[in-house]
Amino acid sequence: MSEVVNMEQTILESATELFLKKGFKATSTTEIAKEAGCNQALVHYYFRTKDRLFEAIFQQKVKFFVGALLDIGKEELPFLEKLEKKVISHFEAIESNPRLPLFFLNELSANPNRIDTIKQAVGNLPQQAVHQLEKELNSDIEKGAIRPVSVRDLLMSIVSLNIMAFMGAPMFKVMTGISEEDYQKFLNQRKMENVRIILKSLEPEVES
Amino acid sequence: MSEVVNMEQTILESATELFLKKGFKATSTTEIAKEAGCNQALVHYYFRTKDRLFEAIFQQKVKFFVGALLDIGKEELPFLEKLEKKVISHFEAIESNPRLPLFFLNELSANPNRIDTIKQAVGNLPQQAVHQLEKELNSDIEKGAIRPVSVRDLLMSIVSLNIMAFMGAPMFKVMTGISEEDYQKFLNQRKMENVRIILKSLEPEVES
DNA sequence: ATTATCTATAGATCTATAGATAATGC
DNA sequence: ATTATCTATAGATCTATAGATAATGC
Repeated sequence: MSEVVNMEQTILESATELFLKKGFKATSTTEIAKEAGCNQALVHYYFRTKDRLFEAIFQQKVKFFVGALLDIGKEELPFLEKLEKKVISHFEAIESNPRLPLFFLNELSANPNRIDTIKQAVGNLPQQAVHQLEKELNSDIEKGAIRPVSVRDLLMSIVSLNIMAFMGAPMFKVMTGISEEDYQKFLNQRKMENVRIILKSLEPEVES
Repeated sequence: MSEVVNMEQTILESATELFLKKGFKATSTTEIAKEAGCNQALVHYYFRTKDRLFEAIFQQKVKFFVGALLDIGKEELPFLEKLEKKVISHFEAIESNPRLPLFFLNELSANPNRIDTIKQAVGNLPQQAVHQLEKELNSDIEKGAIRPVSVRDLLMSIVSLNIMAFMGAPMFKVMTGISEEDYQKFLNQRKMENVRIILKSLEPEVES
């Protein structure tokens, strides 16, 4: 009856959960072992050092996350429709991994040389994707369909709105006194609100 | 010649710097003492425990930050102009303390019961300010001057755009490959871009 | 035989405190 | 006398490894 478990895998999962919740420094290998249901030495048997274990997880999560963001629908759609889809899929990627953004920002801030890990993990995939987006954006700007805006500003806006909807929850709850239940309702409509904000921000300026 | 320094104050400042940079867990009292130029025991002489020291700093920073955000210009201005000023002053408050948002989010995530510390520090000041904003917002909505939007969405948008401009820097640099120098230029114009996005997001829907 | 798991422990922190000494205020 | 500062140290982690034992694969 009892599941035959792969302990190496179990340790990896426990570590992932704990690192995401408490960060690298605040998580001990003893704790990871306890969570996984094995001895602390076994964590080192499989992963040698706490740092290697962390790096493995960090890199995997970076790949996953960047992949999700750059997964551009290949469909041939008008730019604004494609953009709407992108905002939505970005939002949903974070929704299913709400701890990831804080995890990245935090570990990067605590240990800036992990940037190299990231760069190595993602290569120049992001730059390419940004470039592609830029082309389409500029094309629509020339047509006068949308106001002049840099691809950087546009990306920053999308990422900001989507990420903070999840990452900012604790702060936001304190500031507005909103309940957990109401916050869930808020999130349910926030995705389309973000789409609306982004699209409206691109409308050409009204003549004054 | 040599400055007569208040060691208690120096310790507090060193601790603030280190806690902001590395977080609670990753900062040791030994490190704080070294940075302050005194013995490790002295840190405990003045603040008893590491946790009390942290709490003192955390609470002070919360008060400062919330104060800066709620410092509503008392001037009697049209709503949209007031809003523009608010976005700008919020942006600048973060600009002069770019590490604070990540610090808050992070410590709240690592130790959720610090929410009580915050609640105690700020009282119901935020709720009041939100309520005031809501009244003015709804008034303009009724006039048809701006599209229907909840005060929660509006606040979330402002906070998201402003905070992420600073907090998201490392992530953003990796994704776009932008240099530190170019990122500074980007930030210089981002403040007004955020104002633009917020104001445009409030424009009434165009007839379709 | 090889691989997985455990026990035990060395060595490095780290926090907090006790108790000694130095500096300061009356 | 009181307050500020230091030295020394106890006790609690925590990481990593050595070496023993148990489980598995041929």
